[in-house]
Amino acid sequence: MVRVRFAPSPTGKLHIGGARTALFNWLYAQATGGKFILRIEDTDKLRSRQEFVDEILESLCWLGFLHDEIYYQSQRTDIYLEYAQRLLRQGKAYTEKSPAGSGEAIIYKVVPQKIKIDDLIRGTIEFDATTIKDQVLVKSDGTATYNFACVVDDALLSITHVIRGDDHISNTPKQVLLYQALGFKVPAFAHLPLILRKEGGRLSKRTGATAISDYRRAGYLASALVNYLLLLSWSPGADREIIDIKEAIKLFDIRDVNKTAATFDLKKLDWMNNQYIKTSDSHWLLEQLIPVLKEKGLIREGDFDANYLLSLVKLFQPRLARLNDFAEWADFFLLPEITIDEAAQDKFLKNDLSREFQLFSEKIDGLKDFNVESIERCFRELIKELNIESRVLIHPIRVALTGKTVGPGLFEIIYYLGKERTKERLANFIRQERR
RNA sequence: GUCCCCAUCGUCUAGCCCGGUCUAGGACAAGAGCUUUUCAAGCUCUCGACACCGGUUCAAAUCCGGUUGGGGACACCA
Repeated sequence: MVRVRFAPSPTGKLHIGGARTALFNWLYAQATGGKFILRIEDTDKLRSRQEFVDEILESLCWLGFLHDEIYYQSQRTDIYLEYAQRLLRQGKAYTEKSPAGSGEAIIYKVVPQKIKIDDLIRGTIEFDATTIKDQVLVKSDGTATYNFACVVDDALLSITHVIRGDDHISNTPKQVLLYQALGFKVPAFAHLPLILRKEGGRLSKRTGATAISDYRRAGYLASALVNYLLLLSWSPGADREIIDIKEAIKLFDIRDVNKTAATFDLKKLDWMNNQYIKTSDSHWLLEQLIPVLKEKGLIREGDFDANYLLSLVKLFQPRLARLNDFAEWADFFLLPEITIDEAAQDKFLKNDLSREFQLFSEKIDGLKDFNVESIERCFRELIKELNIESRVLIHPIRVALTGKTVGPGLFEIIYYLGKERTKERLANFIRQERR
């Protein structure tokens, strides 16, 4: 039975790199019918915080990586101590007074030897133990170090495959030494390539808005983010990019993971997210959006037309890179007063179009069947009568109605805006004295 | 400094393991055009890579060695 683990330290939010590690562990467990274990590495009392534990748990849940078991290292201190004592008794470790003199650390004595690691992704990696310093197992404050707690836990929790970032490669020989000293079976290792920033260098907690919760808040869908992350070092082949997680589980093999570090490309994520938004159920998208719209003051609790909103979501769905952009792009449908983009006004409303707007307004008003087709028909009639090109009028009307130069088709905009609001907004640009 | 990892279009990748089917395929981005209803939507097209040097071989993106470049690790952090 395969048992893998994701072991984050709650010293920060779950970020892109961590999410990717969690993804491959979870995916491998699903693909092999194994267990996905979560271990909170909170041995650093100073930097570990409960709010980060909550945040990590919430993000993992949102991404869909549900764990089968969970452990907290802070609750397992006695276990680590017991094993450290054993190594001490066997003469494999020694104690040393801390520089501050406050306590005694337990240190493992490295025995010179060659260490071989068979990495599932990279093949054999060899190390010479003479380049490794003696390893602190228990700090003078009585808490276990990362490498020691990690080995004891992985062994005791029967972890069969340690799948983690590349940055842990140099920890691996140290850990193998400890497995051997403790008489534990050495698990299989798979070191994932790192995710790099566009500017070069690794993507980490310190390098910007990489927290999963930030992506969620910006309107990225979990499915799209997972799909994108998956593609960062694995490929389903056959030129496929959009892949359902269920299908990925069927095709996934840890051995097929790439060795090369990948650069995180937000533009491609945006494209991917749009692919998912396009094909998502509109009702579901609206459900996600309602809290956002409330927060932005675009709708009020218990005072909105869900069917109307649903139509708007459908209207914008094909062109949203981030779901939450809807709030900004569709605001003119929901606000009583619109803000006209200054550049748009200069470009399309600097000429006086009172007569044209007035005529169009009247035609709209006279429409018996008010629908997208009839609106277009009456617009086409008007430009024919005025003997002008449609673009001469179409862009100014869009700006007058929406305040923006881009958006869905004008006739759909008018239809969903309704007769009254269309007339009202056009009237704002009709100079009375000219009539 | 020491140790380790990596190397295909700007980016993500397919191909590499099992050399010939690769004048290297796809996607994102970019550029051009179409859509005369905009683009942040859609469609079409274009640009664009086997890091370098040797070796093995009839034949190398694919195998081997080196160079260069990039990355990571060297804590009583995790």
